Amino acid sequence: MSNLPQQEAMWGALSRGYTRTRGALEGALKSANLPGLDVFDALNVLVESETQLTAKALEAALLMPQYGVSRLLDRMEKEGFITRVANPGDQRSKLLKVTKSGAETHIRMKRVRDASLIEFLGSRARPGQLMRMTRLLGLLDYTTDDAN
Amino acid sequence: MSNLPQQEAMWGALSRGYTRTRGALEGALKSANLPGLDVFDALNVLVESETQLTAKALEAALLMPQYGVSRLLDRMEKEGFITRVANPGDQRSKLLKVTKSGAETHIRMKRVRDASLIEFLGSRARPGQLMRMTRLLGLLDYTTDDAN
DNA sequence: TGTATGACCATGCAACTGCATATAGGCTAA
DNA sequence: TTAGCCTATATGCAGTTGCATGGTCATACA
Repeated sequence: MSNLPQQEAMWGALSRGYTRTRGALEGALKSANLPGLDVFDALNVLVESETQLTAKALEAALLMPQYGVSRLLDRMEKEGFITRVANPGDQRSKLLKVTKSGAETHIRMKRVRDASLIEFLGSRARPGQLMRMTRLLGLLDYTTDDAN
Repeated sequence: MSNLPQQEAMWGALSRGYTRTRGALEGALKSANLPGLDVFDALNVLVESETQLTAKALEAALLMPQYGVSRLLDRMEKEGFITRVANPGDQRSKLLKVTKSGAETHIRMKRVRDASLIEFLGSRARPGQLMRMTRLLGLLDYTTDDAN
């Protein structure tokens, strides 16, 4: 007994739910002439972190491939949102520093994204449902430890 | 009272859950030297449909932008998976026909994807949890009818 | 301490995506 | 019928992504 039908249905719902939600947020940012969600997520992680992070740390936090992070940071640096400064503890990596402009952009993006989230999710799910979804989706986020 | 914290948590969990699951499926297909999930999804819709579909219909089914579908079909046609034949009822569009090779590829892809789905989801969620997730995620899939 | 091995990051190239726009057929009303 | 408008699809261009690989520093250990 394999549950495949239920698994297929779940994957379909997950995919559609993700696409719809992401579309709403991206659309809101675009309409406001702001950078995309990837930039927001990176800024958000960097701003919220206590310590100075490296690209490697972002990789884990954003669930993004190494080259993806590298180039996202390239763009963000070019836009003046971050700088990469020497890492005293390890010369292979750089520490990521959010600039003043980056911090300001983060604030503006957060306002737009939050409003969009509230509108989209608020009109579709009640608080209890959100909590249950969060808990259930958390099940998917554990890697059955594949040495990698 | 805005529930923003719960909404943010939910969006984070959704995003991570989607990325992880998608990664598992894409990885499995790639390892098997098969086309990507986008090709599979398109083939799956076409094969499963009773009637001959147009690109426009795929657009809705796959939640993909118009130009995305157009180019996905270009690639699939070039690979010999589909053909676009004249639509008697409307000369603006073509009807999409899955070739023999396309149907065979679909079968092989389905085997790999299904195995991957069973392994990934089976080890993370029990049937009841899958059902609850599916139902809850369905809440996100309704467009509050924005004329579009 | 020299060398093998691995970790962290950058990048050339080909493929793919988003955006804006173009093309062509269909539909409606005067 | 025909002008005006809508629908279905394609595409040029710039920007982004994936893959494979290369460069640099860190670390273990013989």
